[in-house]
Parts: sequence; C-alpha cells; structure tokens
Amino acid sequence: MTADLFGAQDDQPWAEHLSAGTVWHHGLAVKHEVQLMTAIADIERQAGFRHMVTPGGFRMSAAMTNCGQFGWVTDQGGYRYAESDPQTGKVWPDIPECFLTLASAAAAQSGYPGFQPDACLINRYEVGSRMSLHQDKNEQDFSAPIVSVSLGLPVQFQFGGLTRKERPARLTLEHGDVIVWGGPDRLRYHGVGALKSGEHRLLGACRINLTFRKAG
DNA sequence: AAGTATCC
DNA sequence: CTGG
Repeated sequence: MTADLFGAQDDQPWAEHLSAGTVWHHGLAVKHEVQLMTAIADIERQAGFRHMVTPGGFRMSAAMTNCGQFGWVTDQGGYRYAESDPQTGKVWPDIPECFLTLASAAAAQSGYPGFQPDACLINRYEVGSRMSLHQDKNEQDFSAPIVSVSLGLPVQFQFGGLTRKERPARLTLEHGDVIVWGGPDRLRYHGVGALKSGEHRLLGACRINLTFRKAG
C-alpha cells in the first residue's frame, strides 16, 4: 500500500483490536477523500441510489447502490446477489481502483492478505436512516473478510455475536474509519443506529458506507 | 430476511 | 419523554 493511503499518521499503531474485528481509525488523506467521492459520484450516475424493499415488504431507510461483478439486492423475493442492476438491466459499474486499493490494504493490515472483493455495497444514510442488526450471509465465500469504510457523519456501530441474542458492543464510526471482520467473526451480527443530524464538510447531512465482500 | 411495533 |  502507499504510505499516505490512511493519512500522514499511518505508521502509528492505529488498530483497535476488539474481541472480534479490527477498527482502523484515521483521517483519509485529502487526495484519497476526493478520489473516493469522485468515484462514488461516478457510480451513482450509472447506478443510482434507491430504497430497496425487504422480503417483508418494508422500505429500507438507507439508500443503496452497488459496484462490482455482484450487487446485493433485496425485494419481496428475498436477499440475493445480482450481476445486473434490476433498475436498469445493466451490469453494475466496476469497483474503482481507489476502492480496491483501500479495501485490500485494510484487509491485509488486519491479517487477510490477498483480499479481492467482487462486490461493493454502497449504503447512503440520511438523518434518521438506520440498519438493524443482521448478518452478511448471502455470499458464497465466508473465508473472505468483510471490509467496511465509513464516510461522512459519525454513527453508532453495533457489533454483536453469532446469535441475535448476544448483546452487541457499540462504537462510534467516523469519517475515514475502516472496520474489518472475518474468520470466526465473519458472520457476526452488526448494524448501525439512526443517523443523527449534523453537517459533514464533504457529505453534508449524510453518511456513506462502503462494504466490500467476496460474494461469488 | 437488512423491517416495525411494543413494552419496560 | 427517551433508548434499548
């Protein structure tokens, strides 16, 4: 990875090892922020954010889109990965190089070298949007970790156990934070609380989360 | 079912 | 009324 990928203080011992997963706290270097924002805007032009519907018929409060070979979708028929955007019939946009660089570097630093995601779900949270506790389990390959990148407003992240009963740990995720979980922790329940109002210098009253997976 | 409603 |  490049020395400035995670900002000027990258040689600091950043990792905060939880009982499961690794959180990297850092300020993204300005040029990388700009690259990521530009890439998201480019993806949005090809595959717009939309509020998907759960199998139970409820509209999700987070707006979603995807890039990569596979995109996570939900509708009344269930959760699944699709190789094309149901909204346009077109394949999802490619995962931008700057996304891949960040995701693989974060995975490698957390003990998962060679991470090559083929799916990136992009969630956009407005004030009040949330994501209740769930497992990422629609992927074919649980040997690859999950890499999650937070941008914009802070949020309370809930990191639970392998059953829903286990009480989740809570931690605040801020702009530029990256969390990686895999191996025995790959199927841990996780979610985020409702986004509180605020103003981020780049994203305004909004949080965007990039979640990288090996789906296929 | 990654949802809401309700209770405490 | 709220947060879990």
